[in-house]
Amino acid sequence: MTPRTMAKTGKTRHEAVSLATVARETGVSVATVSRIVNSKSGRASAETIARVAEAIERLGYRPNPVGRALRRRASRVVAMLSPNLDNPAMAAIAVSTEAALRDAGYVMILCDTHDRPELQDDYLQAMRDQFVAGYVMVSAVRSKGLEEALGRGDPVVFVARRNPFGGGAFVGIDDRAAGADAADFMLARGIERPAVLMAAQNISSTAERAAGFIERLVARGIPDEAIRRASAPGLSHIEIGYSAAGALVRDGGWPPGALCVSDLIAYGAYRLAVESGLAIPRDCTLVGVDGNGLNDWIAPWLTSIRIPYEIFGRHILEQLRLQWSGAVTSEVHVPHESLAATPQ
Amino acid sequence: MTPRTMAKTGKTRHEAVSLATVARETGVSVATVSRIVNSKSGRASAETIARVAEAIERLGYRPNPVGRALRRRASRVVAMLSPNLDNPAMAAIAVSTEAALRDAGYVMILCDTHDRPELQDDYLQAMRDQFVAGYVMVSAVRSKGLEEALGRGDPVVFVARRNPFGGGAFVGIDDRAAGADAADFMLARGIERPAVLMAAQNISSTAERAAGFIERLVARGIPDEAIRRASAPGLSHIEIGYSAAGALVRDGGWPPGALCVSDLIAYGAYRLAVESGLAIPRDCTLVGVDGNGLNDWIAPWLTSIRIPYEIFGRHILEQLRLQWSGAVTSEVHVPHESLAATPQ
DNA sequence: TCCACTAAGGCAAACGTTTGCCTTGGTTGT
DNA sequence: ACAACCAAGGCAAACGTTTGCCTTAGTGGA
Repeated sequence: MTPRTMAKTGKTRHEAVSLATVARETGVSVATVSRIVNSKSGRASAETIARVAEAIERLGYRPNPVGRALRRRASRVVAMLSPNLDNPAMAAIAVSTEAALRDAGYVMILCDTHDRPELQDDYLQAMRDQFVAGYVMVSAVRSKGLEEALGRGDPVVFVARRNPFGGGAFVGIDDRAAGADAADFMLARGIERPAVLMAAQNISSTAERAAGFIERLVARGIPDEAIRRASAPGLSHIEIGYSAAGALVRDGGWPPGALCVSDLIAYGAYRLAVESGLAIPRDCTLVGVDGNGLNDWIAPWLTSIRIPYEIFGRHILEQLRLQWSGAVTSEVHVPHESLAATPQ
Repeated sequence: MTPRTMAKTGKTRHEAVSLATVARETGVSVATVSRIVNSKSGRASAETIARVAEAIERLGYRPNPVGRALRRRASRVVAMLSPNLDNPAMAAIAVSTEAALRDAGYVMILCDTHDRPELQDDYLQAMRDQFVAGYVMVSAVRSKGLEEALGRGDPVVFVARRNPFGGGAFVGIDDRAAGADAADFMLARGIERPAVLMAAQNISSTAERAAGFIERLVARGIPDEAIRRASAPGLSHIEIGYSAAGALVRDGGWPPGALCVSDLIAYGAYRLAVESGLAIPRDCTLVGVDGNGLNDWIAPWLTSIRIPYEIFGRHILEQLRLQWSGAVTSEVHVPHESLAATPQ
């Protein structure tokens, strides 16, 4: 019982309605149906178009994305490569991107690279084989495959962390400015000797936050050597926060305030503070960056610079569209939320 | 410059090496190369196999998944449909599943259904058109498209919430037993009149936790009418927790302890407690379910029954494999972690 | 000698689209 | 009357695989 033999057996069968089915049903060629489906101008009479449209509706025809991808060498699938989705910030980006892509008729493949270059390359390779329409690289790392993709001119949008090879489309906040805002906030609170807690890897957007923070403090008269820095290597950000805070404290006690370059780092620092019997924010003002949605509920002690991840998706989609249409890409700096109006 | 004309122009070109390229290079037919790639037994001489293998290696040939999917009507893509990835528990499931699938050579498409049946159906439809190998339905809702997919016998694994149409493969904890454990924990602490906070929608796995909780309390001599319940509709779990706790308190003050059927609900309740000047757990013992990784860091006041989401992926993959091989599916009850050894 | 069988591998159709080129009428312009 | 042109649509190749069936040659047995 091939699809052919069962083609006319009733309107309830749901198997494989293709261009050929519609063509047979309406007595035109598949080419014509295809052109109508893709609304190529002036190739068919109004009468034919109506007949075909009716059949499409009646049969429930939908273009097959696989056949289409094979022929066009391009699909409606977009790949997102992200390190650890465990990080709520990454999850927020994924959510927002997924929604924006869906509204535009795309679907998203999600790849977790664990920040490992080989895995990133494996995925880039696999996604290319799938003829994906573009790549959304969240906090991408430097890798050979990425370099090749860029060399080929594949559509790539970098998110949160800039293109390690320079240039290209970017969506993220102005990290330096966010750091500066945190500095202003500290000073407004009368905290003149704040510290900064960060990760040890310096090729990160969080490093720019720290830099912007220090820069602004210095510009406002704090001596550079008075600004204590602590960092910790590898691991997850939350553990980085814990051990960086530990290093800081061993090396001079608790500061009156500290910029934590991400909320997770602030959480780590908080745990140490609690273990040490400190009260946050009474004894030490912690400022984080991200604005994790849970903060209001279970971390009210944290002042966080909120990044509006929920609108990242829109901008990412737009940057992809620009590249699809051959336009020039740009860096989008989504405005982060100001700390000025923060209560207490 | 077609691929044909550039076929021999050097070994550094990276364009489109297909079966045809390898066949041309080795002087055999594409059919033979295909059979070698798929290691069909006894169709080629050892010498030919070696020559083809060498060419595959040298040219860097990789089977194109799109061509393959079209012909086989099956791809190496698995669709995960999940409501709100904002929920850390869902994100944890996604992470673990993605990793397991990748190790098995699959890629995961992630679809956020927002718990809306139409969106779930849209995605089921779209994924079917992509010839996905299977569906991982996290907390699926009842929908027409789901019913059809099940009717067709498509491979489906339900996660966290059972198949709304009954039967099928399931991966999750024994929610009823988890609720019972929470009850035992409360009684062990001397809390004989605990309450329970839950969502209003009853078609959920969290409802079973509540049921198991109450069941066990009753079995151990607590009168049913002494167990206070509060629920709230819609929204996110965290807001449900806040308003359910509010309803509970208005209706008889704070209980000595409460089971929150998810960690997020506990977070919501916590906020209300803090706003009311209560100390948790001193004034009220909250027991959650999930074991969110952040708890140890910023919510040490919460006792949570940990669900080992990190191993869900393995079980999900196994259930998919069973269905691919035509075997019978089963319900996998991953053991949740016991509260017995919980300190303090 | 002839038949049966096997190993090795090629041919071509099929999966569902898209698109360059062709054909067939009909209309317009000169 | 004839060229030029246009509208409408069909043909067939191509994208990259997979696979049923065929061919060819060699081998063993009766």
